[in-house]
Parts: sequence; C-alpha cells; structure tokens
Amino acid sequence: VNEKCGFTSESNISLLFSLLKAAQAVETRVEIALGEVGLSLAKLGVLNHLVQAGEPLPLGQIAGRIACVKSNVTQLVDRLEADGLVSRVSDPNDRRSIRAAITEEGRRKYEAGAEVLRSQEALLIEEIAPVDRAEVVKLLANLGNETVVQ
Amino acid sequence: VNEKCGFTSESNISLLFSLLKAAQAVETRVEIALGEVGLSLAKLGVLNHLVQAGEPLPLGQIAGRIACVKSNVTQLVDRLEADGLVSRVSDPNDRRSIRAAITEEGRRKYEAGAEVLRSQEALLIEEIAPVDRAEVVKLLANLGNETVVQ
DNA sequence: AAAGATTGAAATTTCAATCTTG
DNA sequence: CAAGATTGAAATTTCAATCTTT
Repeated sequence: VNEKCGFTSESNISLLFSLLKAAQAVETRVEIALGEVGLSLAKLGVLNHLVQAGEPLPLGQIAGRIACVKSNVTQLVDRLEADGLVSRVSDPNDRRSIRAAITEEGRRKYEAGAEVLRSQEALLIEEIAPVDRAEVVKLLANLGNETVVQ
Repeated sequence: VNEKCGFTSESNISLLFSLLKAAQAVETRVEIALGEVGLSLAKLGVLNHLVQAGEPLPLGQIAGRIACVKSNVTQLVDRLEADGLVSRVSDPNDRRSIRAAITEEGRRKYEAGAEVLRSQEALLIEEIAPVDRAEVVKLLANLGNETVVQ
C-alpha cells in the first residue's frame, strides 16, 4: 500500500499526507477547469453564497461563509467587481456596512462555474465509485502522485 | 443533507464544494498544528522525501515529488536552509545539479512534524471512523463549516 | 470602545525570463 | 540547443494597523 507515494506502511505520516495530497490534486484540477471559464474556486464560492442567499450580503458575512479573513473578501470582491460579476451596494440602515450584489453577468458566470463543477464531480465520482473504502485510500494516494513540474 | 453548507439537494454544486471545503478545513488544522513546532506542510513534505530517499535529492526531483514548480523548490529550500533544516550540496558529476541534504536538526524537526501528523491523523480518524459512507459526506460538510474570521 | 471595512506589508506559490553547465 | 537552477514579478491569502460609523 502507498508505494507510489514514497511512504512505507510503518511510516504513520502516510495517511494524512496522502489525503491532503489527493485533495490538493483534486483542487488543482478543479481550479484549472474553472480557469477556463474565467473563474476560481474562491470567486465561485462568493458567487455561490450570493445566489444561495438570494440577496446582497455584507462583506463580513461572506468572510464567515467562505471561512477566510475579512480583508481577503475586500480584495476578492475588488477582483469580482473588476470582472463585472458583483457590485458593492451600501446599506442605508448601517452606513458602516457594504454589501456585495451579484450582477447579471455574475449570474451567468455562476451557472457556467456550476456546470464545470458538476462535470468535475462526475469525473471524480466515476473514478472512485466502483471501489470500496480501502481502495479509495489507495486511489487517493495515486491521485496525489501526478507529477506536475514546470 | 448539506443544510449547514447552504446548498440545497438540487444544487449539484454541493458535493465537490463540500469535499474541497472539508479538505481545506483539515489542511488548516494541520498547518496550525505544524506551525506550533515551526513547520509547514510544504516544509515537512520536503523533509519527508529527503528522509524517505535516504540521500540528498536534486531540487528538480523534489519538485517532482511534492508536485510543484521548480522555482518554488528553490525558494522553499532557501527557507529550509535559513531554518538550518537542510543544506545545499553540489553534485561533482553534474555541476548543474544541486542537491538538498537534511541536517541533524532537520531530522529532529522531521520527527517532531511526523508526531504532529500522527496525532492529527488520530484526531481525524476518531472523528470519521464510527460513521458510514453517507455519514462521512455529512461530516465532511460540517468540517468545512467552521467559521474562521479574523 | 466595538463593528465593518479597507490599506499596506509579509508569506507562499506560479509564471516568465535568465544564467550556467552539458 | 536542452537540463538544472535561480531571479524577479504577479497572484492570492493572512496579519497588523487604520479609518469610519455606531
């Protein structure tokens, strides 16, 4: 088990490493696929929460939902605004608060991104569905072994 | 299912999102735990491959093993060298090649990092072992929902 | 003072270009 | 010219400090 990963069975470092490496490999694939429609996981995450919420959200709330620091959302929304996918709207009730509102183009991008995620998910499921749990561990290790060098 | 994630059952965007968010949550926990012993996953990854190899490795080969770009390894090894965990050694046979060699302190750090990973892995397994596959999906979604705001 | 947001700097990774050796 | 490594710049995220409003 795990020979391709360079770990021996005794090396207890292996399982968590393999898991994280596999996750990274999946994420890289998804990021590349999203990049082809001009999105990133971070951007799609914001659009997703705006669509789910059905209304403009304060930046701080977005930070809470996508689990990142507030200052990151400020800059992420800067980029989304530059892309024309969201716009900042001020809150009349609390002038400290600024909300991000998804635009029409943002909605179209969101649909495109969601479609990419669906196909990536189908790909992933196709890869892991037939095998049992022990096999999944092995597959995840293999997934993490793609050699990506510039 | 997946209510805490803000996704409806119809929203096919949910599964892959949940998976990646869960993976990110696990990675964040591990990075924080490693940070307490002065390591990162990237640094531990290099040390691990050097220990597994049992000999100094050319930087390009390290890039292949940890699946990143060569220029990243150059800077990663810069930092490891600054930490005193590895040292650069030149290859007499091919003067283009530079190898990273793990130091004694590097070995000690590696052991400390491996211990952290073992305990993190035990934590993770403790969290997911008792539940079945469907439950795992639910747990992963929950894992990804930790609210982390500055 | 606390909450919401922003700014500027630091850390890490990737990309493009360069330098040295083969 | 190809391979190995490095350098400098760009992208993204976090941290610390600041600014505005409550």
